[in-house]
Amino acid sequence: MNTGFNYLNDLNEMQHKAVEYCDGPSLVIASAGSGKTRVLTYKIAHLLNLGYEPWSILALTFTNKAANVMKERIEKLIGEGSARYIWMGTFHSIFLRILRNECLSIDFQPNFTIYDQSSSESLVKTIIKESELDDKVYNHKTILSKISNIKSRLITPASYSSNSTYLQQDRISQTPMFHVIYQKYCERCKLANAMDFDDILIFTFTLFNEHPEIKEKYSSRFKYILVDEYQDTNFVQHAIVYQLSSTNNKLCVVGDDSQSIYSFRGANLTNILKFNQVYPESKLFKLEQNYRSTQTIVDAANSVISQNKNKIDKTAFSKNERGDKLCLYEATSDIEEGFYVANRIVKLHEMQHLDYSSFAILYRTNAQSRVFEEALRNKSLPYIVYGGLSFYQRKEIKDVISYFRLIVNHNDEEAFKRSVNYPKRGIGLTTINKIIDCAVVSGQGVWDVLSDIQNFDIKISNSTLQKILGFIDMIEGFTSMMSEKNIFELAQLVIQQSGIMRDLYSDMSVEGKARQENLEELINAIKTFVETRTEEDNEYIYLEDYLSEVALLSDIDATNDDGNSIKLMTVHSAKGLEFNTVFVAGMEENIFPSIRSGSLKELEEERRLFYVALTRAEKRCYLTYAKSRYRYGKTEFSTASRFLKEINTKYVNIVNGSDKSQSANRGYKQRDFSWLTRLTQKREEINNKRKTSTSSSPSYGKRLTRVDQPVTSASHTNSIEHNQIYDLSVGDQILHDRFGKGVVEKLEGTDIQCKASVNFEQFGTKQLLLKFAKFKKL
DNA sequence: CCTCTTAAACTTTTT
DNA sequence: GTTTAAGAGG
Repeated sequence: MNTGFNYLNDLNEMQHKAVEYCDGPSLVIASAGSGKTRVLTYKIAHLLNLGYEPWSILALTFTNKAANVMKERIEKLIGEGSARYIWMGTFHSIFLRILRNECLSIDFQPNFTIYDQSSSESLVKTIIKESELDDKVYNHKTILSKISNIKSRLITPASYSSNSTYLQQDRISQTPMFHVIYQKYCERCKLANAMDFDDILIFTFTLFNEHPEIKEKYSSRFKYILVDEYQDTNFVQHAIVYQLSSTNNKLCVVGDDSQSIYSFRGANLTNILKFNQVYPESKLFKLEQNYRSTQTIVDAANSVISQNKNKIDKTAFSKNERGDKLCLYEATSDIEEGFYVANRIVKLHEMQHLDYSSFAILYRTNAQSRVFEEALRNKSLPYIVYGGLSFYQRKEIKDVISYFRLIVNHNDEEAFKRSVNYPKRGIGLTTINKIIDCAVVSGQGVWDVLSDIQNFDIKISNSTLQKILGFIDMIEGFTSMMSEKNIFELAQLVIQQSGIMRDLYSDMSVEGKARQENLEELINAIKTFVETRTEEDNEYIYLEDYLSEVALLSDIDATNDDGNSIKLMTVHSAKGLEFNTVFVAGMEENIFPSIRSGSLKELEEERRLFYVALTRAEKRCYLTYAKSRYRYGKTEFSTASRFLKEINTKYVNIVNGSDKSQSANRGYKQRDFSWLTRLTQKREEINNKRKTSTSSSPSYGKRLTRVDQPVTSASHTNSIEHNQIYDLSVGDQILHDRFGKGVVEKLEGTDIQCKASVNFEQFGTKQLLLKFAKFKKL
C-alpha cells in the first residue's frame, strides 16, 4: 500500500520510513522529543489501515497512562473505537491478563493475588526471622531488591543454589544464606497462590517456555508487536518479546539509550544495543530531530550527555527557535529555593500568561517535594504531587484491600496476617505465627490449615479458637456473597461487617477524620470502577480485576491531573512527559547525583537521568540548588552538583535574583511554626477535593442495583444442563456482542442467577452471568 | 494479647 | 523531622 493516507504527511522523512516499514523487526532509536510516541501511534494507525485486526496488535508501553494517551490519539486519527481492542498496556497488565486465563497450566489458581512491594517486604522479613538470621546482616530491603534483580534475569532458586560462583559471592558478602531465603520466598509465594511484580513476567515466560502450544496460540495471535521505552526493559521482558515475535517476526521496538534510567530495577541496555544481533534482519531507524525543545535546551542537554562513555552515537538537534538560556539559581536554603521557584511561577504566569499546568518542578527524591508544596501553598498556587505515598499505600486503604485479597484468595498469607487482627479481635501474633508455622511445615496454604484447624496439632486455647472460627466464617460469608452482589456492594458490606467502619469512625481526631475520608474515597473509586466496567459492557466485574488494576497502577497513572495545576514529581516519573517550563531542583552533590551512585556506571545513569530532566522542557528550564538543606532533622551544607559544571556555560545564565532578599527571610520565620504538621492535612484536603470533584454524583449506584432475589449460596453452585429463562443448554453456540462466537461449556445456578462458562474462539473461556451478558443463541 | 513509650532507621529512583 | 520497629508493663 502506498502513502495514500494523508496522516502520513504529518511525519518527517525518517518517521515516515519507520512507520511504513512493516516487513520485519525494526529498531527505532528516538532521541528525546523526536516524536517517538507519534511514530508509534501513526504506525499502529497505519497497521490498522493495512487491515491488521486490532486484537492482532500488541503494544507494550511503560505506563497505563501512556497506553491510554496512545489509544486516544489513534482514535483521533482513524476513528472512534478503532483502538479499543488493541492489546495495549504495560508489560505487567497485559501479561497478567494472559496469566489469569492460562495459569492453571503452570499450577496457579486463576484467583491468584498480587504481592505489592510491602507484602513482599513483609514476607522476606518473616522468612529472615523464621530462619533465625540476624536482620542487621540480612536487611530485608536489600535482600528483596537482590531477589528482584535475580528474578529479572530469569535465574531460578534452583539454578542459583547450584551455581558455585553465586554462592561464593554470597559467602564473601557475609550473606551465605541468601539462596535459602530466595528459595523459601518463592515457595511461600507459590503456597499463597500469589505472584509478586517480577513473577508476572517470569511466569509468563515459564508458561510460554513449558507449553509451546500456548506460546504458539499467542505468538500467532499477535501479528505485530510494538514496544515503547525499550531501553528500560529487563532480560525477562526481552525474552517474552522474543518468544511472542517468533511466529510472525513482526516487531518494532522504540527507545533511546540516553534515557535509560531504570537499571536499578534490572533494566538492561544490552537489549537495545544488541537488538540487531538477536534480530539479524532488523532495520534501524534513527530519529534525531527534536520538535519539543528550543535549540538552547537541546544543545545544553547534549553537552551533558556527551560526557557519558557508554552510548550509541547520534546527534540530537532542534530547528525550533534558539530560545532563552537556562537559568541557574543558587539559594541559601531549601526553603528559599522553594520560594524562588514559587515566585518565578507567579511572574511567568502573569507576564507570559502561562497556565499553571505549563510548569513542572522535578526533583531527584520524593522527600524534596515538601518545601515546594509549602511555598506554592503559601502563594495559593494550585499544584499536584505525583508519587510519594500514594493513595493505595495508606494504611487504612491497605487494610481494606487486604480483606479483598483474602476474599479473592484465601491463601494469601500476607493479606491474612493483615486482616485477621484488624480490627482487633484478640488473635495475636503468637497465634498467627502458630498457624503460619503449621502451614509451612505441612506444605499447605494458610487457609488450608485454617479451614481444618481442629485436625491440626496447634496448641491454642479454646477462646482463641472460637475467635478464629468467627473470622473464618466471616470471610467465607463474604465469599459466598460474591456471586450475588457486585463488588461495590460487597465492599460496603466488608467494611461494615469486619468492623473497620466502627473502628475508623470511633476516632474523631483530625487524623481519624482524614482516614474516614480516605475510606469513603476508596468506596467511591470502587463505585466508579464498577460503573466504568458496566458501561464497557462487562458481564461480570470481578474483584480480582479491581485488585489487579490497583496493584499495577503507577504513580503517574494513579494521580489524575485537573488540567490547571503545577506538577511536582521525581525525574523518574517525568519520563515521557513534557512541559513548557521545567524547574530541576536540588542540583546538589549527594542528591543529584545521588550519594549512592558510586561507580562510573551508576554515575552515568544519574547523568542520563539529568538528561531526561532537561529534555522535558519545551521553552524554559530553571536549575536550582540550595547551599543548605534540612535533612534527617538537621541542617546540612551542600555544594553544587557536578552536572551543573558539565553544561556548556554558553547556554546558562546565572541569576542571583532581585527577589532573593524578599523571599529568604520569610522562609526562615516560617520554620518554627506548626505549618509542617498542617501541611499533611492540607495536602489531604486538596487531594480529596480533587478526587471527589471528578467522581460522579452521590446517587449510590442505583443503576447497578439488581433484581434483588435472595438466593441461597447452594443454589448457584450446582451444575445444570439447561437454563429455562435464557433457553440455553450446554453445547449451544452463541454469538456474543464483544467476544464473538463461543460454545457453552458449563451452566451453573438456576434461573436469573445462572452463570455460564463459554469457550470463545477469540478470547478463550469466559464466565458470563447470563443476566448481564449481551448475546444471542445461534 | 494489647498498648504505650522509646529507639532507630530513614531517602534514591518503581512496575 | 518522620515513620516504623521493638520492648516493657498492664
